[in-house]
Amino acid sequence: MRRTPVGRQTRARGIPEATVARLPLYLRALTALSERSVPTVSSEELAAAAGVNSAKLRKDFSYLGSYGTRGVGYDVEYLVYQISRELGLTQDWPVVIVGIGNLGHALANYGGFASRGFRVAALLDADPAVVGSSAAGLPVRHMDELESIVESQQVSIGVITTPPGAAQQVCDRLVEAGVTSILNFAPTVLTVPDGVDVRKVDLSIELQILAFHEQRKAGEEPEDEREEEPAPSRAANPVRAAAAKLRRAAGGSAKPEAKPEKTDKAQKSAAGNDHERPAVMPA
Amino acid sequence: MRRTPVGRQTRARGIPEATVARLPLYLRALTALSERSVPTVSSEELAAAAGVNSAKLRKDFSYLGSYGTRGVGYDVEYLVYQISRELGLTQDWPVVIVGIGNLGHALANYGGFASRGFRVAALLDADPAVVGSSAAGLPVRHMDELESIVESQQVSIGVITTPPGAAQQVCDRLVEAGVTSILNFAPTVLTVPDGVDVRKVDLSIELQILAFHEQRKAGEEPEDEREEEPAPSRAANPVRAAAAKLRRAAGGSAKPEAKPEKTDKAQKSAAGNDHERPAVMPA
DNA sequence: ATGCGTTTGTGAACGTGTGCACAAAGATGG
DNA sequence: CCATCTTTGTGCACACGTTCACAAACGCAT
Repeated sequence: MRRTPVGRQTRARGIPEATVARLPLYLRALTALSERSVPTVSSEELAAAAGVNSAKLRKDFSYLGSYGTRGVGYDVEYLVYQISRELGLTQDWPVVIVGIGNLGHALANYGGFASRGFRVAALLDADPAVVGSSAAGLPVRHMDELESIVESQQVSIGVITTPPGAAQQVCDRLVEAGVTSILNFAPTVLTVPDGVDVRKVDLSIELQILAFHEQRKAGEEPEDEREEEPAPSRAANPVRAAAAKLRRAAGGSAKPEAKPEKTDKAQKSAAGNDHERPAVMPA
Repeated sequence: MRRTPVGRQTRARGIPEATVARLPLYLRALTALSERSVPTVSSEELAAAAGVNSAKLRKDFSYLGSYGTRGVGYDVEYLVYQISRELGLTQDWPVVIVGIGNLGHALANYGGFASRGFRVAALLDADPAVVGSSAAGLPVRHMDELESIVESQQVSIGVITTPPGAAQQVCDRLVEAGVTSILNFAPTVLTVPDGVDVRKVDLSIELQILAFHEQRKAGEEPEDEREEEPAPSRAANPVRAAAAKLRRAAGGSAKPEAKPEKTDKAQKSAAGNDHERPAVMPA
């Protein structure tokens, strides 16, 4: 586990996670500027290009000891180099992709892959029907070669694009073989030992989050947002009652209503739902 | 725009964003339990299945006025329904996918798509070579049909899987047609008017974040981290000097034509005016 | 040198998210 | 009906992230 040394700061090497997640964004914007031979850029301009706010950008850069020039801005080439180095992109990162279905195929062909130090070391699949075919000019090899490939090519990053059922198994094998960073596209929660990083990309989750906001928009649209608008959840009273019954029924005992208190509770909860503060009523 | 009504709470229906992002996770775990006919589940068990901590899960549920039963846990079916409703998954969400390259193809075939209320209304592409072919049993139609499809099918969610150069343009057209939620797979910062949500999925960024941590692992491996190691920000004095030199060199000898003043002005107007990207390749 | 305009770097305030720990609420058994 | 056991719901404290706002630093002109 990670104990915070003294509460002073976990820093030392500590660039905040949120900042790390934005560095690639800055890098992309800077690379574009570099290709246009723009020599320097201000925090304001770069922030606009990266879609963030300039104060945040300056603070981010301050973490990596970045040095701009006051009154001028940042040297584009210098920053490109610094960020690349900080992100570890100055070295080569061989990557294995496991599961060459539609998505694996797409990733293998993805241009941005190779462009920044990432090199596809191998494409792997367990299906004999796929093994032997090729994608993006690379042969698809059998899972059994995983261990030898990881070892011989010093692969430390693995990408999982298998069906969800196989993901944990593949993950275990990757970890066992020595992979310590995993990018998971399968809609599964992966369990890994300490020291192994997992990041997940989940299309379904992203869509559901969009749907949530979309629904909210649709609900608020009719009138200006006062605060007492009829939220869709309001219509849930009957549903809740039904659910309470369901719960009781599922509980095993088929007795209709042993205690009036239950009904009371259901009503209270339903009524209190709108601002959900009713829970604790100190006697 | 957004004034906090009374300062009492921005809430009303305010579920924290972090919570919203976890709801799909809970939903997935609950669905799995439901399929196994598990009637109830404790916060501890469900949290483990979803890969979060139980206190967090309970707090999350408390926001949606969820009701478990103390001493028992949560009714699985009830929660599945409640979360689905909260996320807006009880209704149908037609989706258009624009850009049927490798990735668009993969998404069209993605099973998790249709499973939860999301329905592919149309596949669109601008390339005549692709239009007319089919993916996942659906015909690929031409971009020109976008507007009519969005309107006739009431599409409010669009997925962009085009090359980066076309993304903003496609985005603008989607928004213009009436789409208010966009899932962007192109490595570009999209600019949209207020009221339109954009979420991005960026493989390249994810990999770079992994590389960062991987590099750190490799760097820290030799010995445990004391805290007095030479932090880059502190040790940066020499670096700063070097950078200043570099900067000067770049301004002077390496790029003879570069006049600080002039370039500064040019770049200011350029960056200030346009948001159009001159077809830079993905980084 | 000195002063002026510009832009960085950061202290401080604020907002959001997380995790602990415990009282309250319900189930269950005697 | 009471005691006990389990598990939820949440107050509180803390960590993390964001934004503001401003002094310090720098280039440049005079």
